[in-house]
Amino acid sequence: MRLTSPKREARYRQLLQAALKIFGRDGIDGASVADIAEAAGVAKGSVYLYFDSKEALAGDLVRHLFTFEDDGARLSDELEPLARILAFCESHEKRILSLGDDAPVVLHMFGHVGKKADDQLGRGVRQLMAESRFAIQVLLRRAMDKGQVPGCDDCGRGAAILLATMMGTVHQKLAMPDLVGEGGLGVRDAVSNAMRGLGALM
Amino acid sequence: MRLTSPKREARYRQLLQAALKIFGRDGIDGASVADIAEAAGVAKGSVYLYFDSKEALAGDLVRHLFTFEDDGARLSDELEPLARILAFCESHEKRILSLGDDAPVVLHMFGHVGKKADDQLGRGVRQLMAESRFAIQVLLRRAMDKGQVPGCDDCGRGAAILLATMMGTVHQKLAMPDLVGEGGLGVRDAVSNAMRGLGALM
DNA sequence: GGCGCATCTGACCAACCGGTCAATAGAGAC
DNA sequence: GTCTCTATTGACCGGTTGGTCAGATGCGCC
Repeated sequence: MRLTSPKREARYRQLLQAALKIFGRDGIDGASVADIAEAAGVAKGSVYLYFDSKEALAGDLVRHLFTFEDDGARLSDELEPLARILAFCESHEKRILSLGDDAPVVLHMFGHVGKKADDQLGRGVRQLMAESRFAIQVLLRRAMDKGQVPGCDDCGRGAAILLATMMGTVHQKLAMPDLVGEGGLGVRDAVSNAMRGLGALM
Repeated sequence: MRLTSPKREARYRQLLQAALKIFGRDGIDGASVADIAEAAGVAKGSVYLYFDSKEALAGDLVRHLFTFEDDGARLSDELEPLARILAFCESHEKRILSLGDDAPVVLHMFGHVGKKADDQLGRGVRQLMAESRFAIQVLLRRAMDKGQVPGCDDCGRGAAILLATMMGTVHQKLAMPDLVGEGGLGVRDAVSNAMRGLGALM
């Protein structure tokens, strides 16, 4: 059938969006498949035509949320390495915050990282974090080779610091938006601050 | 009855410890009261003699885990303000990591911080974070008055950065212990790095 | 022993869960 | 219209949950 593929994809995205809302509201364990189906406007049984299980749905969602599909620019050579790290962090922040009221789902997902080691969702999140750290590490090394980070001789550790700063800041904005002032604490501020600490000449 | 009070307290702590283990393993929504009771060596019904509900149990646990009862030294004047901030962060890290295999419960709890606004557990976590930020802010201001942080003119923002760094680093250590090298990325390293960024003369 | 009382128990309950599947609806071909 | 095949449904299932409560248990006291 010709209509099948586009139709299926539309339903698939429809379900992902509904899952985003319900997972964000109730958590992943707390959410019920029935609620997700209702939010998507389909019957509960239909969910299982697109996903093997609730956990698989969550896994697909995390991949969908954190795939940096539009970040080609990040890897281009238009920007200096350090500026690219900042752009990467800002892009991450923007994508998360653009979820608006559904953003807390991210907290639930990261909260899952730590459960049973063979947990599908946890493995997915952990892999994404590892990839992010590696991307930052590569950029940091290039910056180091250019002499832009004189105080930093361990790019792995530096990348870990920057990633932790980025994650912590986004987490803070999601969980406690009223903790910081009006404009709020931007990820760019926090990460570039950490870069200054690394010895960057910015 | 004279025995009541100490006995009750012992049971109470016994249940908190069991909850820590089970919540850490299964998450808060995922954990069952029966499992917690079994881990504590009591019948399920007994849990409700000490806590109104599972959520209340989680709330008490979060208060128990994050109450800085032994941090009196932090507020003494034996250390310089900036050193005290570092001591505070290290104390937090130590307390969390000392939970060992049960530590992931912390992630689950932070993951809860986005649920319904009137969620008891979420409010508790948020309040604790706000208190921590305030404590750091006060110390930062003192350091600023002493001229130790010349580049920092907004203590609230500075405290938010330091807190986010601390939280992000602890989170990273809990969720992805293999992401950083052998010794790992310490909270002291990350926070003092952020302080250097703030302009501290350390 | 026996009384009084706080503590504890575990069978029980209604509600809900993730997941299944026989039945139904609907779209395109002719 | 009608035949075919796929997409969709929602009643249904076994299992589990948080929470209750009537009764058992144990301890201090007389």
